[in-house]
Amino acid sequence: MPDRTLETFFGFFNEIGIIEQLSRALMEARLPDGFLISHFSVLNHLIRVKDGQTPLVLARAFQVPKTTMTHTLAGLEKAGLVEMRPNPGDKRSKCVWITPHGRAFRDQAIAGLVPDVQRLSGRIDAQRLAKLVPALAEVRKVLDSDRDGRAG
Amino acid sequence: MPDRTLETFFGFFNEIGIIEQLSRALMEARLPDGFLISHFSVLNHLIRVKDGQTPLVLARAFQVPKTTMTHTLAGLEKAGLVEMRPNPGDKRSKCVWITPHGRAFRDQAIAGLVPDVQRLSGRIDAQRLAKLVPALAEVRKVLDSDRDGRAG
DNA sequence: ACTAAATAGTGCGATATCGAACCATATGGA
DNA sequence: TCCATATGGTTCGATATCGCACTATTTAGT
Repeated sequence: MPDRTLETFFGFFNEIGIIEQLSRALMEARLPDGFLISHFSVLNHLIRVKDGQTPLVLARAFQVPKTTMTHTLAGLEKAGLVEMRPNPGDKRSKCVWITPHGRAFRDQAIAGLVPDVQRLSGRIDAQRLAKLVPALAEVRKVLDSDRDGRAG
Repeated sequence: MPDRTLETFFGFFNEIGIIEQLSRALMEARLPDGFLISHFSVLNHLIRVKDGQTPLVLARAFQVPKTTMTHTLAGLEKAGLVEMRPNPGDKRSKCVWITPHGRAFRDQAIAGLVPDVQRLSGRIDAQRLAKLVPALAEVRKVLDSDRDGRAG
């Protein structure tokens, strides 16, 4: 391994970490009090992919421990944004359905971000950002499969 | 704002978020039990930049609330990795110094990551990664100054 | 010099994340 | 069928993050 490789990886992940932190703070500042990205992400996923999935499937999709997903879903359910129903095919399991209130919440959250994105798009060229995404997606895929390899 | 801009920003930050999560898990798996990236990052900063800085300066450098930094530093101090001394120029304040033990800890942490980086560098070209870093740094700077503008 | 406002750090409470242990149910092999 | 093992989900305990409020000190305005 060349000398600079370690530094390159460190520098890359460092930038990633900072951007993640700043973007999360930006988003969470727009969400109603007490709601976090974790909540929004689940709602968004239930709409963009599909709802009716089990908590475990969601936990895997977001790469979080199942206990974390239990907790996140409990918060969403308490707020009436999702509904938990028994899984007809497995009595141990449940299915997560988004409610109309949940859909509205997600749509409003996105609407609330529009001014931020507008402001930022004046200083960050969206085209340039778009060009980064495929490379980032590749890195993400490698990390993901690497994790599978390590974890079993 | 063109139609796709919102989706582009969302997609970008989504990839960032996933990579951050995966890389954090990867790193933390190599740190001794009970230590997190937050601990490592502070030690690394104290060495790479300089030590003797105040907790508040560190909190700003890492974009975390000062209470979070207090907590992180308390953990590091308890483990003997940093030392807190009074700030000679301000009786309200303190200076954070890394200890020899702290330096050793940081060096060992980096050494422990070498196998991971070696394995990953077989699947992620470091040169290509390096080319992404300047663009990411620009995004980071914009987000950072945007935050300053919003927060004062 | 005196006082009001700002600043550095901490204590506390609320919530998030996550691993270990646990219960209920499902699955696979004898 | 019966039992060992695996799986889905929750509970519990430990620690992290972070906002609010507080103390001590500093700074700025008069």
